[in-house]
Amino acid sequence: MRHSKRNMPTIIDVARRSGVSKSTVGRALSGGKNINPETKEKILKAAQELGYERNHLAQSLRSGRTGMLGLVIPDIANPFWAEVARGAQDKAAETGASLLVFSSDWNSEREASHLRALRQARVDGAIVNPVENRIEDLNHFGMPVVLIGSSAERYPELPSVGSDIIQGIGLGLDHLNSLGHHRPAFLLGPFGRLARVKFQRAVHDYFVVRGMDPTDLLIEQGDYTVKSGKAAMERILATRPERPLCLFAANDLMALGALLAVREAGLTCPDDVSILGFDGIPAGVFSDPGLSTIAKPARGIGGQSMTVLLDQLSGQTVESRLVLPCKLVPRGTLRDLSNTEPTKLKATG
Amino acid sequence: MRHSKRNMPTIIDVARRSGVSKSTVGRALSGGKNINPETKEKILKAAQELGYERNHLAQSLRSGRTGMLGLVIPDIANPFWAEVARGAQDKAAETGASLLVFSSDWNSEREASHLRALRQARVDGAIVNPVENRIEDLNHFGMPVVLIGSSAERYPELPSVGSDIIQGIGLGLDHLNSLGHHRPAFLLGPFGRLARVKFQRAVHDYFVVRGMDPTDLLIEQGDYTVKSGKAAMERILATRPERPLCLFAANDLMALGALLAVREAGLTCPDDVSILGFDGIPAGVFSDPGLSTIAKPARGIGGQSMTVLLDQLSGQTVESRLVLPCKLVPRGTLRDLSNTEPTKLKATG
DNA sequence: ATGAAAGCGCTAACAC
DNA sequence: GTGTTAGCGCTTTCAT
Repeated sequence: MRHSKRNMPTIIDVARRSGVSKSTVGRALSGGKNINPETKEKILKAAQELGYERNHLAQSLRSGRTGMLGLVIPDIANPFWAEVARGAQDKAAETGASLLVFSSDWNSEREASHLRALRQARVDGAIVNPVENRIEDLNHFGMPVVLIGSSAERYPELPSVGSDIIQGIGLGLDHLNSLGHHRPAFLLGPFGRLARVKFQRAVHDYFVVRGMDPTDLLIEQGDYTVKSGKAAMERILATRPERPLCLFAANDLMALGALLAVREAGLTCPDDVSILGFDGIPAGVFSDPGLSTIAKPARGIGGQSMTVLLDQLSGQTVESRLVLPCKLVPRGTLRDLSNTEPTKLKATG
Repeated sequence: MRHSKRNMPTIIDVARRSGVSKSTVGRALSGGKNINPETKEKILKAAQELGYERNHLAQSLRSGRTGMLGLVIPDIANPFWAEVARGAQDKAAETGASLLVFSSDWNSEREASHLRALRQARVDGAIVNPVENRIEDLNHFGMPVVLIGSSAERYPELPSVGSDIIQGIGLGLDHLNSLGHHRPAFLLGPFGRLARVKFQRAVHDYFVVRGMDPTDLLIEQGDYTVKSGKAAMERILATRPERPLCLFAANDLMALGALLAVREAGLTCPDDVSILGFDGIPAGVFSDPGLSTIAKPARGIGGQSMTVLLDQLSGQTVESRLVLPCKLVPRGTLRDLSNTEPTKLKATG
């Protein structure tokens, strides 16, 4: 039975075919009570035969809930965000909800336009990673919302889910210390961005708390791309003659870029320079050596934020901020200096 | 002005505030003709002040078009498919349409459930990469659809967009030949899958057309994962003593896995074994050496399929099948044997 | 247990 | 140019 989309059967057709009224069909289809099992079966059969498919629009218009949720992230083609999206999507699917995904490209205009689209679609709620450098105050998104990512701090009254980058940085620094890298160089994101400020402050605090000198650390800047990471490492290599060297990058893409630069300079990782990344993207396995990194729980962030959103929608009071722990993923880019004289190279890896 | 989602202003509110009727407001908002510029401005102002936001549900219910489109792909967290999604999303955004993205995980039940959701949401159309091993005949999706990927062949009457893998394979084989790799080993996907059959046939035809012997080629099998690629290479290494060796993998993930195996076996790529991938995923840059591969136009597939879908929706007759060319991306995993004695190793890379 | 009627917010005819 | 009148397909009272 082929029907053009414009003439899909409605409950009225089902009602006619099963000889009952509209409302009875409605009852049968919503699986409610107050219905004779026989009538119900008859109706279901008729619906089946007609190829009836519930019109979600009408249902939503009447009931006020669409069963649609929104997700606004910077870039769906970015492996980290793709994982987040997947986590959110899976959780949404569990409850039968559909997810509208938008990429903002870190652009506040695009973000605003996507939020408007979500509002017009009357989604029940949304998860958004807010663009950092926006002008207007978007404290009211016009719908229930859960924030993800570091800029969630800007909206303290809204529920949010993120990774514990302070803990992650601690994990990284502890690990580096244990391997004998006490004063790594840092490769951070663009100046002024909240994520960078947080990273830098966490490092500073780590040093202070441990009675180490937090000043004069080597800090380079990138923009989270492979290219910028490579460029930064080239700069470091050109100005810092001491070997071995160690770099702690604020994301994996830059770390991988740095690794590329090391290779091109004719040096070896981890013998000459050690590199630690941050994110845990899958591509970290493929480099040679594999990238040691601090992994953020990407899929977990997506899943948990969806859980929080759904809880919020079902009227539960939700914890305002959820912070998920990062995990150390040691692979091959870190050299162990701990039982080696500074001047000698270790014999074995 | 904060309003709970349930009490958002409607055109009636706007009408009241601007002292006109419902329909006039409708006209003003739809930017149509037949409206006094002054009235229009007055209405727009009122809408603005009220924080009015058009209810897409009602609009869609009435007009029969939702402005929503669907995309069903195997896995949004897979870099290749994420690129496809991005391409489709960008193109959709250009026309103001929203995209519902679903991951089927190559599972026909999940696919069916997603298609049902799309039908119920009354999306105007969908782009789908159909799961291969399904039982039922889904020749009618219940909505305008554009197919992507190799299994599109099963539905010859439906429009489709894909990459020209035959041309891509030719590109790869030409390149390998030019480098002196005349009989590479092949690492293909699971037996029985259409993609594999096509690949194998393309290779066979390539050999036959050039008067080369297409029989007794070494063919290994994987399931498109890194792990399976690694295992396959381990098998090859264990059974085939001759070096140098060359492998042409049906996707990049398996190629990268094979590279891992080569490294673990204490061999060197490309000196001992050459590897050519297929897909063009970003992670190919990070391996050492960088993965030489045949790149599929992922984003282009997404964008073009969306274009075809939109054309179809606007009533244009569309070309039934669009095949986009692949591109050779030479990086470092292929050794040049062309001017080298088979028994000697080249001195320089 | 079932039916009738009244909308949800909008657009599309048709009047004026 | 503007207002009136019907619905789109469903859920929700409220009767019966």
